[in-house]
Amino acid sequence: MPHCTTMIETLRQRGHRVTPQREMIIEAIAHGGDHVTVEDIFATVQTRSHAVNIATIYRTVEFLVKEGLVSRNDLGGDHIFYTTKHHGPHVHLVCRQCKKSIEATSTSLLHVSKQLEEQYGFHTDIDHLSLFGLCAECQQKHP
Amino acid sequence: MPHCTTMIETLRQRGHRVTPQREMIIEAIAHGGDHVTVEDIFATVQTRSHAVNIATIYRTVEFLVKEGLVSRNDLGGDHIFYTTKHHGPHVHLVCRQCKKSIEATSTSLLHVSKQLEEQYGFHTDIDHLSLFGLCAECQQKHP
DNA sequence: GTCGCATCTGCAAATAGTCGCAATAACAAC
DNA sequence: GTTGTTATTGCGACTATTTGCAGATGCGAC
Repeated sequence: MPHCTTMIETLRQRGHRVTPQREMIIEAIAHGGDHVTVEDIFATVQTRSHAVNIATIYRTVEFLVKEGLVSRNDLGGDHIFYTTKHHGPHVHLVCRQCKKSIEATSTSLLHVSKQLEEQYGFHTDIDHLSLFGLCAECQQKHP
Repeated sequence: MPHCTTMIETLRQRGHRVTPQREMIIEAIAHGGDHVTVEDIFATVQTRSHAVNIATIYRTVEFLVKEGLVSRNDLGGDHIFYTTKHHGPHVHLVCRQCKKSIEATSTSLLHVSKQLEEQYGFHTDIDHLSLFGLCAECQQKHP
């Protein structure tokens, strides 16, 4: 996992400890594709060791988000999904009715990002963000 | 509450039932300002009736979000906030490190919204959305 | 007004997520 | 390799949220 190695190296450089738990969790997220839940991560880690506590998963995931290595995606409520940031910038369009989500790209987002940076000094993580609304299908059903 | 009345009327028009619970919950959200949690709503409703169950609050809030009358804002995890949609379009810039959030406006967002509408037929709720990233302060601390 | 019925609510049990604290172990210094 | 320090983890208790189901009630039709 060259990608995992990078993340682990980043942690070490920032003075954080690299534990087997963290390694396994990072690999689980990196492998898990685009929509990994805490439950998924737990299941994956369990195949390697049963000695990892679920609380550790929650804490580590939260920690990785804070470090900016993993992005957290609330797609409406049922579950929260996590991904590493190596898929290129894209948007999740989440329908608030049917809860389905479409992956989209938008060049305009770069403008928004730039504008917010200039105006507020806020650096937006645009790799992976969610916008809520109504999908085409649900608009037709309930106009 | 003219605003509450509108929301209630909307529900009725759509064929949903208007119960005292729903009225009280809608008013609690409308009154509660910009950052109302389920707990807040529960507390407010309790001042009027102790006979309302917490499960009903959760279910009703979820229902109102689905109907598009209330927006749901996950500002990073600790709590989820709810608001009615009468504050005009604005953005929450949520720092993934310190979890503080800044309210911002961005004219570019209208472009994004329009672009997504044309390209995907997706109608974005831009009244109240959250973007994650790093605030100016945290960028300086950990460069 | 009252009837019928699908929706909505309350209750209680189940599940998911969080937190405090003591024990463990990563890593730097030697 | 050993030691010391302190971040990290596991555990168990706790709180928050969800769910199934039976009973209640809003609202349209009469």
